Amino acid sequence: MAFHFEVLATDPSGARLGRITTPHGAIDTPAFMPVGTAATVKGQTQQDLEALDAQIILGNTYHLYLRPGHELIRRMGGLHKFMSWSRPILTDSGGFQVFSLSELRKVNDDGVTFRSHLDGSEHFLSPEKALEIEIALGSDIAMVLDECIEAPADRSRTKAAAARTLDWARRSRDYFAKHGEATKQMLFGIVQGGAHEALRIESANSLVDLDFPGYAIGGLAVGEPHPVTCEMTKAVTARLPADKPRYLMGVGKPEQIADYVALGVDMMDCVLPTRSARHGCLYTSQGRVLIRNSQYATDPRPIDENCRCAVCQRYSRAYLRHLYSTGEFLSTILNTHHNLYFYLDTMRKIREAIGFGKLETFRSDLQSRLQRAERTGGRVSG
RNA sequence: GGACGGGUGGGUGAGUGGCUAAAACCAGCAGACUGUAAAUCUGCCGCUCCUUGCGGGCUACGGAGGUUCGAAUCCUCCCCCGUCCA
Repeated sequence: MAFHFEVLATDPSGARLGRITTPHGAIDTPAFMPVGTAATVKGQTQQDLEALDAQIILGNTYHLYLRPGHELIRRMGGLHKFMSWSRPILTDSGGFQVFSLSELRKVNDDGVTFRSHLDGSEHFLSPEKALEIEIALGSDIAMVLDECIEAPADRSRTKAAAARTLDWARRSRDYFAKHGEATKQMLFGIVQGGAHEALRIESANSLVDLDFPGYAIGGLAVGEPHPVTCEMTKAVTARLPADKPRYLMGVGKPEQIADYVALGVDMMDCVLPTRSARHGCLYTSQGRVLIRNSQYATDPRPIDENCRCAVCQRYSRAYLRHLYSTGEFLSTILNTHHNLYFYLDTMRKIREAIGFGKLETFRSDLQSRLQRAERTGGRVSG
């Protein structure tokens, strides 16, 4: 069987140590998945990602459909071959663009009409169309199209979006059953329901009835407070089947990751390590380093003295600040490498902690260190 | 020696009588970023005081005077810079 998910260990906190097997290799969970929207994790080569030991990366249906086009990628042998990445890929459906391109789209029960952010041309994405694209791309994990809404949103709006998302999930499942290949791709359903617990529970229960091989929790970390994100996640994971992977979409900050893991989340992705890197924000075991700050101009130390990444083995804060200040390409490359290492390494440590049944200890250590750093000025000082 | 043109806040450079502590951009300083419309966005950026307010005081458009209720803007002289003519 091409796809397989097994839970190898559980932690008293509720965290799970697991492994997803795919035709392109295994993914150890809990996993952090670097975001590679346009068939590239910005600033990193595929060799870099392999060196970082990224086991899976994301691609985006909407972006790849617009450019270079999914048919072109199909002709080029699929997304893996096209981008020369032989490990697993998860494609997001365009559901998040329903949220982020709010001024450029219209949603109705059929699907979403977008005006391209590139040239203004109009495009229609339905659950079926999104899957047609994802099948052409050949990702290992495909996401259903969902309606991701803003926070806060009132109950009726949230209920409507969750209902539509559920309807789209059913259509997606049916389309995939007819046109997809379960030996090549896993299709994940997405729970919505905003910050309304009852709607979350209803959404989760109904989605489970559709029997997907994996479940995602969407529409969180879109502006609501972190404790709310956790409450909603907890309400949902409690109702998802234990033998299926759970993917919390779009999270999170370093200090939040272990919280989600403790709530039974197996997969997450986030643009923070890559985007923040480009913006000069570096994550460390001692808090954030805003590398453009003048205090680092003559700082000979690595970003993080406890970090074993290639950047920290070789370059000083002073040099990295210089690269950032002068707008050099290398700044993006090195900063991204470090941040991804930090996220992926944090996940490795989390997996290790779960294996020992010590996630709570790890989590409180990490959080107290990071929170102390934020209190003392939000960044590493010495 | 003469004829033009020009000297504005760290830089470039708008501004020809009040709406100008002075556009814009750059540099500088700080912050934000959560399924990527993001190598982006936001704030500060003369000094100073406080009850931090679309607050008060001071200083400021080469220099010194002058005209005016009011001057970066008009006048006089001087000093610099550029171009051209002797």
